[in-house]
Amino acid sequence: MTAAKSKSDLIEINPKREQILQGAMQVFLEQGYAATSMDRVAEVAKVSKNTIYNHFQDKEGLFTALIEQITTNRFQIVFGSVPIQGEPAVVLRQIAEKLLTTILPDREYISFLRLVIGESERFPQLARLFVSNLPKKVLSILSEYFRSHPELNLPNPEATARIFMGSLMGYVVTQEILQGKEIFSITQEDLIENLIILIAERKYEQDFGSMS
Amino acid sequence: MTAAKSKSDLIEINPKREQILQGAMQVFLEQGYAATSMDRVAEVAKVSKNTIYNHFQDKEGLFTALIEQITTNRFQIVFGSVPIQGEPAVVLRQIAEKLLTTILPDREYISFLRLVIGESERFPQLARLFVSNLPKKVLSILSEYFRSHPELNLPNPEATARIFMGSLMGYVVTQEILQGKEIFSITQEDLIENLIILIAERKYEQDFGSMS
DNA sequence: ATATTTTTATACTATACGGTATAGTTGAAA
DNA sequence: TTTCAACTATACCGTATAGTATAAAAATAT
Repeated sequence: MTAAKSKSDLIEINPKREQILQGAMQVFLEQGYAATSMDRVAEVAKVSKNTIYNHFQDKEGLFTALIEQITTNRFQIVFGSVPIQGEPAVVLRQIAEKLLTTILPDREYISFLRLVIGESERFPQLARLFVSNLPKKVLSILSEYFRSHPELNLPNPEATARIFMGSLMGYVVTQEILQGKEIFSITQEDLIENLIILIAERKYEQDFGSMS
Repeated sequence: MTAAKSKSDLIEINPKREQILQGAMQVFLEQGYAATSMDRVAEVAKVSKNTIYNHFQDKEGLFTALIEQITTNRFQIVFGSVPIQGEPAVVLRQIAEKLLTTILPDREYISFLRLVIGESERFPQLARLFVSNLPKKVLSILSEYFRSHPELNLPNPEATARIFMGSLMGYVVTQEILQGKEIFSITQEDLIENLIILIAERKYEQDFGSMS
């Protein structure tokens, strides 16, 4: 860990480390933090336990590194490319569909969300990292878009973005995490359709007197 | 009911059992399921460990009974009385405010939500019980109300109710559970205000052609 | 080939866990 | 006063845990 090796010093990916993280992902996402044993991680990662402690300080360090990796990596996948111009109805649909069709069928990501929420008391910094990497960025994109489209007559672009974002998140939580699929019947398409109607297809009477 | 005792036969509350549940609540809500030890519960409940196993079959049984109790009890508190008639803007505001001002400041309930979500893989029936007791009921009330107010011109009352409910739930999750209070600045009032604007203060052009 | 680092297998320590057993204590009903 | 059910305190069992130690083996570099 001294003189620079031939490969890039910082971005060098350590394959053993990745192997461990891959195993850790399977176990942590399935069992949660407390119920996961390091022996089990070693077994799934096909690595000796000592090797784990060679790459990570302790269980907390492994867990933290894992969640940080998923948080930042998966965000790229979800939001690598979303075109952000055009008709409001089209743009909003694209954003919502991109989010839902990426997240909803991905059992691994659903488990990740459950884990981040479930461990948000013990690991608040991981919760904040996630919030800054997904909801906050979506919110920024939406707010900016709403602000640049005054013809939508949205008195508060940020709050409207929050409603858009929040209803998508609420949908994911109740439908996939809280096992609400059999309880609620509404489809992804209906949700998006009506979000667009509410936000982008409002036809305001142009004059209104007071507004808080 | 058979031979009636002096007290109501069914609702008879066992004080020792309640004492155990009270202690279990403190520990489970703070530590999660796996990280909670029965010794700790006994200590906090000021009860011997044998007494716990005298009233509950095992750790799972205690946890299940606890979550079931909170789910059904707290729901009464949140929705004991919500008047459901009047101006849409007024009714929607009342429902949203009732929900948010009841849940947001209640650290115990926030922890309960975190726990139900976090353990929804291991205890899916508890997740479904919660969904049926809170989001589903709110959704039913809202859908019914929207359906009975055609002047709101909502093409899909159920989806609109879902948006309303979902954005409130998303707000609770990001703001309180995921520690987003310092990251997001939007207030509860702005959220409610704009929800009402989007839903209840739409002025539609009366004719529109197709609708999915 | 030799030296060095990394990984493995295995065993180990100290602690903690869920759950049970036992023997004694309380308290109220009969 | 006797009886009986509930409760307590304590110890115990078997198992599992996070993390360390050690020595051999495998991979890597010089």
